[in-house]
Amino acid sequence: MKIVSWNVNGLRAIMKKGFRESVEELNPDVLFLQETKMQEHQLEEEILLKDLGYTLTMHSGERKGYSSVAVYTRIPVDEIIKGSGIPEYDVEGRVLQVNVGDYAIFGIYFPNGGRGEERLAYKMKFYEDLLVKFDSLKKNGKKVIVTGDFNVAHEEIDLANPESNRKTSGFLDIEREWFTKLLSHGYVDVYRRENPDKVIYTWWDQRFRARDRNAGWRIDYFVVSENVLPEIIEVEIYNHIMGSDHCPLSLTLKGEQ
DNA sequence: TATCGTCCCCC
DNA sequence: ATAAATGCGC
DNA sequence: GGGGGACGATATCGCATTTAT
Repeated sequence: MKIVSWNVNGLRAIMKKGFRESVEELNPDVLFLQETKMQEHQLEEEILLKDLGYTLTMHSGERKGYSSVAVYTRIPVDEIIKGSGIPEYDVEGRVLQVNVGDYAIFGIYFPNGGRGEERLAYKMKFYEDLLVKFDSLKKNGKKVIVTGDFNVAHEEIDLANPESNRKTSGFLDIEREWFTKLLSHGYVDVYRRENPDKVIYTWWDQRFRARDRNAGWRIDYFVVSENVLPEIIEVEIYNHIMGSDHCPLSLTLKGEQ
């Protein structure tokens, strides 16, 4: 089973920038998208990728053109849950959960904390509440996989300019400390585990042509509970795939499902 | 992200 | 119908 | 008076929406 996560920064926009071909290259069984910036009623046939064998499930925010997540599946799944169950978060369309066998697989667009104290508080509360949710599933014996746009670079190695971003949301101590806490609860940042010293990013600020100079951040992850580790075949970051200000990343597991 | 201006220290 | 202005991203 | 570092504000691009022309 190959799982891919990608913040597409507007699904309708990336549709005109080779999205279909990128999906064919990535060849995912489960494809989580963040920041689709669209609602169900705006769907068109070409977005569905029906002929590639996919079923599309969306969870949109109330506000048009804002946030929103989606998942394409082409394997049988037991259940797809839209939202976290916490209305305060679900009105913004940030969480999808796919249950397959023992797996609980989350595709999440964690909030951005850069527009004022209120949004930072919302982000931190979101972090804490979702960790509680992951823990309760793990406690019940589930294999928990969390992927998506975490909106935090964990360590200095995870962004090009750590010094000048110490006071920028995305590299604040409190945000980084939450990620450390997540790992301390028995979860693993799979890419960093396999590539301890690799300098690689998943997001580049489009305002300053940052991708040209590779002045980026690693803010998209696969974080899994420790009982998933024996099932992992490989984890990849597709730096060359264009169309969004983020690039996609994948996790391949043993077995058909 | 990169470039200003402001502030302040120290010569 | 097209253009300008707004909100958001981190 | 002026060099120079630390620090904060800000203009930048692109997507999608709403409002004006």
